[in-house]
Amino acid sequence: MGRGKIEIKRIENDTNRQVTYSKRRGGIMKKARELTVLCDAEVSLIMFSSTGKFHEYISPTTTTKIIIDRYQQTAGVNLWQSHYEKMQESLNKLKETNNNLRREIMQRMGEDLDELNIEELRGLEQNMDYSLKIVRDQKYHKIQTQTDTYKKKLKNSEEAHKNLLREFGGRDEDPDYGLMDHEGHYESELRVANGGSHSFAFHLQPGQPNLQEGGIYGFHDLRLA
Amino acid sequence: MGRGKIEIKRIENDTNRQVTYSKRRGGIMKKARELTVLCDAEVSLIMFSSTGKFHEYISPTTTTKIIIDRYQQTAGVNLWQSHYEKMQESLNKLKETNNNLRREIMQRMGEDLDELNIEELRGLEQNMDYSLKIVRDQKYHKIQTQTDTYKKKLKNSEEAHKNLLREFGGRDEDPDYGLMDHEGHYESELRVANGGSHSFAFHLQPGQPNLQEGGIYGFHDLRLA
DNA sequence: AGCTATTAATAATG
DNA sequence: TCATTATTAATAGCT
Repeated sequence: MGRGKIEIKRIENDTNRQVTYSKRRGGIMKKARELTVLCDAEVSLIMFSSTGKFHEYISPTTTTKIIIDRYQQTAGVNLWQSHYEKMQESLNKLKETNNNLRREIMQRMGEDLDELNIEELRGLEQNMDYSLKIVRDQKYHKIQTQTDTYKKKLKNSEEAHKNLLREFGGRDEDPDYGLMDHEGHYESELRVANGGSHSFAFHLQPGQPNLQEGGIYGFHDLRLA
Repeated sequence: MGRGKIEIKRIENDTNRQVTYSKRRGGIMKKARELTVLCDAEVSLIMFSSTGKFHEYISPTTTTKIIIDRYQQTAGVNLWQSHYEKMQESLNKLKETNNNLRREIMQRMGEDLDELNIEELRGLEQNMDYSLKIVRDQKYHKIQTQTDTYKKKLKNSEEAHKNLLREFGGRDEDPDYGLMDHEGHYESELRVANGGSHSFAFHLQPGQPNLQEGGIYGFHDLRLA
């Protein structure tokens, strides 16, 4: 379709090659456009010239991303699998660790014990027994510390009060005021503080996993080998 | 270029459209091939017909992945950024959950209790106390079950032995043989079974995270905005 | 970039 | 679906 027939092989003359690229690029783009319209097709055409110049055609009804996604689906390949493999692997490892941690907590809460044999049950019991002692000690220690702090504060307050009274020159004198036992106050305060129905720290309801385990990834095209 | 000129608009007749798609697909593929050879270009052509049929041409000097990567570089887009972001988000969520679970276990093992206030400590203590009872009960229950099974087996074995002796016609008669108390055997067996230094179930060493937390991803080309 | 002789693609048809 | 062919469309070589 020119002044003469040409052989389909690389055009060695640089200028000629560039010119032909330009002309034929236009032609193939027109063809792509026509295919899109005439046949209701979706076409992605990406071209790089020998000098690295980039041109593309994409059917106006779609996007390159959509075409590529669809291409991967249909052709059964995953172009960026390698990019994601490590991540996917980490994700799976994390999920597994997660499940293990979850199971351990469950067992430490007295759930799912059926899968443990006697030896494991015994180990768990001993561990929990030991840990409970630590927690109990820690609680008492904290209570003690808080009580001490409270007493100290109280003492300071009493001092301040006494000084105040002294400054006011002995009016309304009552030698015992400020020396009564305030322990009772502390006890009742503590009781209020603990009276709530709060569970502690991080909440994990047996049988109510608070993490969605699957279906987080809506990726249809992240098939791993 | 046919028996008559046609208007470039959607061909409504299904069959005609399919036929034209087929012919023109061949034509544009030939053009792509020729462009590749004549002009030393790199071409990626992906087509989906209106019925969803897929066809592609890719210059033999390259691959679709390479073209797409190059396309992204040149066009300055990142087609799978959103996928990457979603995955990263999931990863972070999992990590956080993981840390929470880890912390809870630590606390249930008597570590990191400083960050708990009295109320939480008290909740933890109560929870552990209650759970410990369950574990203990379960242990006893399992031991009981195993003991029963063992006894039953023993009984059967004794029966078999007695029958055997009876068959041999009273030689070496000993009316008490096979009726001695075998409980002792069980006890010693249990002691051996529990004597190991195994921890139970899933192992979690305080201060020794068994998961690599960062630096796993060597992606240089997953640029995020 | 244009032009146009010539080849190539293809629409209609069998 | 396949082959034929009249006709249009693309383009190679030239300016």
